[in-house]
Amino acid sequence: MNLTPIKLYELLYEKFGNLEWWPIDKEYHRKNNSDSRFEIIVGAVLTQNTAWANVEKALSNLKKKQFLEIECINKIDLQSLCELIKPSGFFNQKAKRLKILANYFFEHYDGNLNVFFEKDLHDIREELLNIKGVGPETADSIILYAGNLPTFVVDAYTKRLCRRLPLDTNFSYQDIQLYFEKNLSEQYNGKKLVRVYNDLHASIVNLAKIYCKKKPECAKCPLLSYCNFENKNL
DNA sequence: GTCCAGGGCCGTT
DNA sequence: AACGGCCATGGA
Repeated sequence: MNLTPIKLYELLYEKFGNLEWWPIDKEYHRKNNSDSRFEIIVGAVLTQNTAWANVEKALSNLKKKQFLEIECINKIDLQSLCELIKPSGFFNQKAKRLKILANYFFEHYDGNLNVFFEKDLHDIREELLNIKGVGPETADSIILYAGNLPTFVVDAYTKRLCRRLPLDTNFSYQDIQLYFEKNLSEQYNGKKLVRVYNDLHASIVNLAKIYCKKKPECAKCPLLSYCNFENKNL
């Protein structure tokens, strides 16, 4: 029994519902203000290969000192920033990456992210990928969660599911992203499509954390009847 | 003590 | 193009 991204979305939606995922105050972000967008960007960098619980500590440190703004990150010295984001790990490189980002938006957009996200989606992605420290997943997370624009985020969990579930895709970032976007955009569009990308990515993370772990717990998995992981013995 | 988490860069092949 | 080493903390 084969699966498609549309079917996967429907199954996981049934299980997890509306997640509206990014862990930030929803009302705050719904206003699409530049500060809430930047908070998401900072989180996207800090969570690179890092558990979210550790990221929260770092974000909380920044927030306490009211340093969670473009201008502040741009001005703060590297050592102090390292100290504040220490709990998120890889703090030396992440501090540099945050300063590069803050400086970029400060110089090119006068610190106003609303202007940045009004550009063409492909231009936005190109620009982000040209910033050192921003790879494909970080760029797409920023576009989807900070920009509320339709881009499907592929992460380690998504790749794992694509290996285990009968989905018709290769395992490279590009292939998976194109496959999901092509299929899902046949069914949904506009703001609904953004919601679907958001919820599906969130649902995949949920599923992978609870059931489809490295050492999977298939017995209670909601996708068990669709999965051929055990037969494939991957 | 060991494993691993919502990656990306850089150098080598 | 693809792969391996590296970066670092905190919770399970």
